[in-house]
Amino acid sequence: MSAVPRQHKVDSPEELGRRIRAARKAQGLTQVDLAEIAGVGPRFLSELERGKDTVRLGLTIRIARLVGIDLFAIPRGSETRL
Amino acid sequence: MSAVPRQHKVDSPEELGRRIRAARKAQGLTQVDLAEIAGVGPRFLSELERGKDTVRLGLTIRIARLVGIDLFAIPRGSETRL
DNA sequence: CCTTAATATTACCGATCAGGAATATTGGGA
DNA sequence: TCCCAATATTCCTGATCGGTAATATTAAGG
Repeated sequence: MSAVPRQHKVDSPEELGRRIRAARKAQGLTQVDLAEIAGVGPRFLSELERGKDTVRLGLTIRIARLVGIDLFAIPRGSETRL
Repeated sequence: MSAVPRQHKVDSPEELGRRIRAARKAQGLTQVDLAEIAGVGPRFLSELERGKDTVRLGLTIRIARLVGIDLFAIPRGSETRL
């Protein structure tokens, strides 16, 4: 048994939005639920999940964490070689 | 010889800002240089690197990529077990 | 020290965010 | 199909973004 890490490169707001939506649903949360928990408006969540590229970074990171997504910065070229 | 992957968890704009600044310098670029290349104002770069949490997501991702930083979304709990 | 490039700060401004609330639209189930 | 919850869209508004340009501050060498 081996679990491959689900690492998704995020190179656009769209991509991140998709991930966040999937994660939220996996938690069984509705946009309105999550909005209340996170203290943001439902409109913001809707836009975030659809990949609006001008959403605020801080809010985005908070939402991501809330739905169980951690973000990682990986310098390109730092190949994993153990 | 073994290269450990430089994976930096990013859970705040400050953290990401620090990474971006380090990466920019590693490229030998000045804020003004990078600003021109990226087509943004120097002010934005300054604020981004200092962790302003309301910077725009799209611009942030673009800048990160330009300095050689890829962002990854990893669902918490997806332990890497091969 | 002293100088000078690099970075930060401020002011001004047009553009746009994000909240709230109401309404439309969509999409899955039964 | 029908229906109802979920999501999207629109309007209004105060707050704030980010560009530009000018000025201050910082940092590293020489």
